[in-house]
Amino acid sequence: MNEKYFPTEIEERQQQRWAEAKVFEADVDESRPHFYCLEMLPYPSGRIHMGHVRNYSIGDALAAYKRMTGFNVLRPMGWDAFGMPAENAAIKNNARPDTWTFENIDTMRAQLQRVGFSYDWRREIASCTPEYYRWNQWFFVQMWKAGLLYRKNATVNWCVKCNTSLANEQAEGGFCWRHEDVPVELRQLEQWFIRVTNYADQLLDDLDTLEGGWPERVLTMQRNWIGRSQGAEVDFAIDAEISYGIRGHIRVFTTRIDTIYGANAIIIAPEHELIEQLLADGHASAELTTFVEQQKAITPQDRIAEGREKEGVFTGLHAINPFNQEKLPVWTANFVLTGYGTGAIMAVPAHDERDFEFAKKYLLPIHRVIIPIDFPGDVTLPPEQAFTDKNETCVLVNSNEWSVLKVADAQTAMTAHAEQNGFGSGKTNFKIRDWGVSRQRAWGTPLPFIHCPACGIVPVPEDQLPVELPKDLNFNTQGAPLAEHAGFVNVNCPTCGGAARRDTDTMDTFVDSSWYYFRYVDPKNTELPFDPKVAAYWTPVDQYIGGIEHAVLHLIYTRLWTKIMRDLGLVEFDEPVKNLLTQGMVCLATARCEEHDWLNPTEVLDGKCKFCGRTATIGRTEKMSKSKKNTIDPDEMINAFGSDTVRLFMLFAAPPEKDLEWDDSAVEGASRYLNRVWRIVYKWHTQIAECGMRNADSEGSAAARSLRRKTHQTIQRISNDIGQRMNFNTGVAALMELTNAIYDFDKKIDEANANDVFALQEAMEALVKMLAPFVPHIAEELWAALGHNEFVVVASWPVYDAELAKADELEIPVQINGKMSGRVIVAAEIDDEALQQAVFNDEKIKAKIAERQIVKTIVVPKRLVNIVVR
RNA sequence: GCCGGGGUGGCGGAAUUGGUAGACGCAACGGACUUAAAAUCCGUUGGAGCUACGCUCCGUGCGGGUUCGAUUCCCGCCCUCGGCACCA
Repeated sequence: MNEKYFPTEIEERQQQRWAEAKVFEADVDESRPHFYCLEMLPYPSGRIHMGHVRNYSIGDALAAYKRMTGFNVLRPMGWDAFGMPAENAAIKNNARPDTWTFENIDTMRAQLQRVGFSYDWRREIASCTPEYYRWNQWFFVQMWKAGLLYRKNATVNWCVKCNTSLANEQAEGGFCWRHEDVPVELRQLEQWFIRVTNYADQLLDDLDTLEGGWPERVLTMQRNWIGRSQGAEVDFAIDAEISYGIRGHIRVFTTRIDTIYGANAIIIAPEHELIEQLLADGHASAELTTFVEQQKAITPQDRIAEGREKEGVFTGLHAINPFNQEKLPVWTANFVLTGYGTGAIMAVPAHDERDFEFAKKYLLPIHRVIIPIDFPGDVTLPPEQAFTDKNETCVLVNSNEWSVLKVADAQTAMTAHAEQNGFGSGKTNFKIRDWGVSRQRAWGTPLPFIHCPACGIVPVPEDQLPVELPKDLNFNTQGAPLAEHAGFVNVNCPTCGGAARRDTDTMDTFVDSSWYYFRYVDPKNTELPFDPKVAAYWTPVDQYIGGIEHAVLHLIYTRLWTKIMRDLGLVEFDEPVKNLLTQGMVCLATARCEEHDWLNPTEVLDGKCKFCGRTATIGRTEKMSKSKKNTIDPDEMINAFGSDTVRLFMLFAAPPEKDLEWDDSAVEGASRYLNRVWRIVYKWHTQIAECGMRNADSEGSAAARSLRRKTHQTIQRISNDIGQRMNFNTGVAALMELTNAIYDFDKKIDEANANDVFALQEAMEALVKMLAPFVPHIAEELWAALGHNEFVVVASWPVYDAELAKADELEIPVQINGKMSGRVIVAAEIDDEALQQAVFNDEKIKAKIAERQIVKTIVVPKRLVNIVVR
């Protein structure tokens, strides 16, 4: 053992030893409990960043702890390797996206290996290889056969920068998910869609089964995104006599059928087909024509922008309320959207805020039909504001035979009534839409379909998969490179043999990441995406760790994919991830200069910009990002301090789910701590290694007993901190305390007393083992120095002895009227009565109570005594 | 507006079931060692006060409440972060 700690040297050596001994390789083993520890796979952008290091350090700590406590741990890594940046790089450098991607993968793999993460690299996958994307295609063929995949001409989100269509999830808030400053355009396009709506109910309901295992906010975000609303569709017949002879009906969607007697108008979206008809037939007023034109000119995100004034126009039509035959005017308005429900609503101003606002503006009547049961006022008068309560205490009024019913009961009864009379039915609407998976890009999985003039859409036969991407694509084109590649496009129909066209869309890259972790369990399978039997052993994932940014993207797609795989018979469960940890971001303060914009910390000298000497303003702490120049390069840190120090800092500085602010001094502190551990082990390692494994034959000195107590208390604490709570920061703190206790003991140890030396050995060995999940390299080195041949990273976790952890004396706080008033020291095994006695015998307490009258005494066994006095 | 997280020293954070608030670390200050520096080691460090080597009072965003006892539970606010939002 070297006297000094040289991190880089030992890290390299230990990584090599682990690789040679294949210690992190795991295979199916029915004799042991298994644990699947997964982190979100990176996009091979070029270099790993601190966020990756944090993410994988958390996973590494948990995986190591599980290994040491007897689990067969699956811990794979791979590459989400399709996507835009590779294509952009190809255009820019006139190179091939695969070259760029694989070079990046090589760089980043080497970086990860240098951090020493405990991956089973045999299982590595890259989604851009035909061996992988072949199964994307296989899934699409299965989904096509099952009717879960379809083509339709639809209005889709289009990003001009990506030059492709996007899914709704990728266009949240009207902006591209990759280009936050690029508003999406809407285009009409023939597209492939996955029938998410078939699974909407399950996607929502199964979230309940994830309570406890998933963060509440992720569940909330998904519930919001799926957005189920239960209600009814009701048909309002058009009164042809006063509606230019137009016949038919307007179907509205409502969640408040109980308020239908309060309806005073029907409002339809400006895009509604009736409007089209009025315009076509020349029945539209000038006012209506202008309004509709105006609305269509406004982009959807503007039309629904916050605080936008409600505007509408009467259409000239009338419809009949099927419940009371009342004739209602039909309006069109900007706040009724064509994409939700039926694109038509019944306006009930008395009980809906938007309708109320609209009715006030256009002087429509307002009829109260719901009241709280103890309503004191005149029910014939309209409310001053919309009354939207619908709880148990609300009842119907002014609603003929339905009056007096509670809201919920009325909804059931009135929906049934509508159904029986054929003018309505119960209906559930979702905000979530079918997943538009077509992309007009070339660095993605080709869709395995052929368009035949005679046979229609024909899937590529499974034995002809994969449909490989051509290697000689021209990326310097305005169009889609695949569509311009004649050799790719022109094929013969697999069914009739006639000339046909290959589909030229590629799949959304979120398809790749929807099932990648199932491929890890059986990455070389050539018959199926994975062997269901092997998957049954490893999956579902026990712990998934990644960033919050995927709360409604990847995490909803992968839940969907699991349900589809279940229905295909590949897996037998509903949810793929039992526990989810969303780790916080790695942040750093930003700095700016008027002249040079963002500055990195080394460009700020004494508060001034290095380049121009202007005052540099230190901005707020923000997520590390290249554009803000507030990044720290992991490689540089590892060169300076070693991987162990970087990991220790990240695990210690904050709990995993919180944001972590990079702090150079705290990194040095972590390094200092490891040196401190090294020094004390160095001091004793020869003596401990030489005496081998022993057991204490009798009690050692009081100091030795105290150290053993601390050792076992620490084992208990840290097992809970890592295993149950995943609070690595407090786990590290506990190890620091134990280290401090070892230093204290070092001053008092009686070297001649074998029991004292044993206490030290026990403490040091436990410490080194418990350090292994956080700082595996130094732990491995110290473990060897202490005389062990096996690897510490797979050694058995130390066993906690409750007897030894027990204190033999307790310091019991004493309160008088709940205020801290002193402490008494008593034997650990004391009963309540003796404890109380000891408190009353204490001179200080006696003096404080003095003449006062004791009302009662509360004794919390072995914890606290509180004396209530008057 | 609705939903969900937070608010504790100079800083990061701890307090696991209502029971000693501030573990552990960073920074700072004082001291030891050293020719010196680095490294290391020891000590102090929430605030105020005092008859000062011990003790008193205050203190977990604010105001109330429950309790022998509240950072923890309840009610009402404030601030903050994140998500959703003319969704019928």
